[in-house]
Amino acid sequence: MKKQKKREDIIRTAMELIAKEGFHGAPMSMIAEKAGVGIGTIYRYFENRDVLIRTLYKEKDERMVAFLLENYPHGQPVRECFFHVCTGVIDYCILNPLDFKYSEQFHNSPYGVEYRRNRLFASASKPDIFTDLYERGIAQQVIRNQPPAVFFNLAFAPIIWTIRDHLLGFVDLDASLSRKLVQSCWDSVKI
Amino acid sequence: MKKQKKREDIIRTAMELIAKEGFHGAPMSMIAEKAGVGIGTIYRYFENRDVLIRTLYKEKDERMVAFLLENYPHGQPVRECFFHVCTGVIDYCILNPLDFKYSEQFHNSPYGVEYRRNRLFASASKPDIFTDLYERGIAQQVIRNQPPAVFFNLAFAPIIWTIRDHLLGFVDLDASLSRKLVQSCWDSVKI
DNA sequence: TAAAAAGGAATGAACGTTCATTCCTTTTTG
DNA sequence: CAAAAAGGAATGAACGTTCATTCCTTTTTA
Repeated sequence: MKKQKKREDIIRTAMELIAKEGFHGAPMSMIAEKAGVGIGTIYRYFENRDVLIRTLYKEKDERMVAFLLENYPHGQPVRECFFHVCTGVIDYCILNPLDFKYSEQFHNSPYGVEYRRNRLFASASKPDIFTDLYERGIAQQVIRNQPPAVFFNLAFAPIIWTIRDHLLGFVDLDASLSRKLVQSCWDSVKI
Repeated sequence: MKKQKKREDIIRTAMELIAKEGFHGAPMSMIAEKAGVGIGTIYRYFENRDVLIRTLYKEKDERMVAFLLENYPHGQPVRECFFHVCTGVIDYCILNPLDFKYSEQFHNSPYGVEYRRNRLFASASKPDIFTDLYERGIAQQVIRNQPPAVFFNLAFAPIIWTIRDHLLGFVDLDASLSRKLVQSCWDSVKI
């Protein structure tokens, strides 16, 4: 019990610090201090800094996927699923800004390149809702025939950038704008 | 003459190193070594590392804007200008991968946030081809009425992400795919 | 030859990681 | 049951590195 508590403290603090200050604004010493543990303690739970950073991402990913699977419209047309996933991503990120900001830090670093490479080239192994969307869309000829990476970029890049701008206070991404934005993304991938 | 030569050497080497290895893979000592100058020499041309990094970005930006203004279809419909700018960005980045990669490093760092904030709050002062595109599109009712940031994100985020994937070897962004991609982006912003 | 430019060793701050030690809980002993 | 021993989690000072920047010497220029 106590053991899990310390691990949680470290995870939460590291997440928050890296989300707010970036990888280089979150040295191990500061994570330890803010989490109220000794520096050495972090190394009892995580082999090294890399492992901590990857663990943080994995746990965030699991939380988001779980959120997206709530009320997932299984069996419905690709279009419904696309809207569910896109608005789900927006809602999750706005509800969990630290998760989003951490994600940005992660993807805009060598970790992100490695992650994308693994996803694209070792994709056959792990089926996920994003790939499923693409494959069904292509099979049913409701989305344009473009490489998967291009589909993902058209579908999600504007959304991710707009969430970023929302969290920076540059745009007010409310429910109304969210709908319009997802509609625009759909218009760019649909036949 | 000689003086400009050394400055150019430093600029080019720093650009290349940071583009390839990131900010943290490009210490001043390595820039100096690869540029064939002493460490101290860099500080004769640039007050400090920050100034060097910002100068690199500014010079890249000027080169790209100059490229986009070549054969710019002044007086043509918004749609033509949109296509010119979008394909121009793709062409420039693929022709100058180091400029693109450097740009990515810059934007995905605290420099990028500062840059975007300045653009948003001091936007009225500097007219540019991107803003012009948005304002004419809205005025003529050929693009959807959304905040400028959302327009830019829909128009450019998928393009930037796809250029990134192309340079990483994940996608082959040839002339054909480029056309399709820009068309998709246009479909997401047009009325 | 005086002034300007170039050079790179030296500096000190910051970092991730290690490890000898402390501290607390659990188990064993008498 | 009380006391002693063992076990192992937690700690943070210390280490070795890396880096931006400074400072003083050497070289080039005019």
